[in-house]
Amino acid sequence: MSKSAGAGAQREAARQDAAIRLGELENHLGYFVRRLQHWIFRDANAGLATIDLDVILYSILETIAANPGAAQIAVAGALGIERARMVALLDDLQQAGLIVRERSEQDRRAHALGLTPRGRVILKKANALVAAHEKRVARRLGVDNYRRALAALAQFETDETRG
Amino acid sequence: MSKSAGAGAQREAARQDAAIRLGELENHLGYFVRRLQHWIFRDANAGLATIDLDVILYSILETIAANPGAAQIAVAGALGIERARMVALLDDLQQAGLIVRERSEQDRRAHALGLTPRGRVILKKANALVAAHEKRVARRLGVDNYRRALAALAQFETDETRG
DNA sequence: CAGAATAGTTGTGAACTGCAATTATTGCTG
DNA sequence: CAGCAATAATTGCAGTTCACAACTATTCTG
Repeated sequence: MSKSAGAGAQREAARQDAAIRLGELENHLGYFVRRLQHWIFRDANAGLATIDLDVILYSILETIAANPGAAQIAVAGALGIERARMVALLDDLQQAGLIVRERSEQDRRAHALGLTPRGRVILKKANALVAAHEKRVARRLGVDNYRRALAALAQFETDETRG
Repeated sequence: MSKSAGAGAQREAARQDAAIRLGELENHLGYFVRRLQHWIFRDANAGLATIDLDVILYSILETIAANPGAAQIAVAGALGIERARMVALLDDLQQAGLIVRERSEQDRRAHALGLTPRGRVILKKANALVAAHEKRVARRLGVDNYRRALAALAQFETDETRG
């Protein structure tokens, strides 16, 4: 769609044919967030597919690396993943030999999560792929917009993150 | 909505203990976009539920209103909805008496979409609810961050957008 | 100690995704 | 101008995700 509403209607040249107006959606952050997220996930997943990961599995690995010994529910909370769904995701990572689940000493209900050596290697590769993806996002969005967006959105606190 | 008010104190205490680090995710726009989108959809849907809509149906209504006579595929493209999925969504809206599907005069393969009078009434209510939601987003994110985020993300062009 | 709360797990129904196939219609091209 | 490719809408399907509810084992609290 092109932006043909009153405020900022430039960059029109691209879309000649079925130019669709957005109406009120122009003023709704959720609309743009959804569009951007859609693109980001496709692009990031395409990159990570080369090492048999996706953004969800990657973000789990990275969170475990940053919080060795964390329980499943803590990782799930940080990433907005349902704890029930986390089980199968961790099964995958464990079966791939990237993480270990050990019973926690302090709380024998909980699992202490950790990376295997192989997990660390894969995570390093993943971070390189994701960094390349991030550059594509920045180029696509414009470097200034990218920085502004990251700064603004990082301020957001979900219900889970606010203490 | 999200957290039941009942079990407050212990939960928040436990949550503070489990301060989880994000590692590299701190630098990844996709992480924050996903978190924000999750919250936005929950909040917006909760508002729209009072008139039996959700954000998807609302955005379809708004797009039709801004583009009377548009074909299904045009609306689907603007909103990032698969055209196959659009069928059932429009079925719902039609059954609720909010839209009409007429065969297009110019192209008899296509449907010309339009709002019914009832559709216009509901859309007006929806826009009020969504505006209230938008204010909640702005307050949650901080008004300055909200404006910056909206300005930055509105620049993004999807693959469909660019010719 | 009894009862409530919590971590992990399993299961379920509904919804969404991406894809393939079908029909009716249109547009292109040789 | 006839045939063939492309397109709009629709149907159907397999795999995934989602939000819940229920269950076990363990821990915390009064």
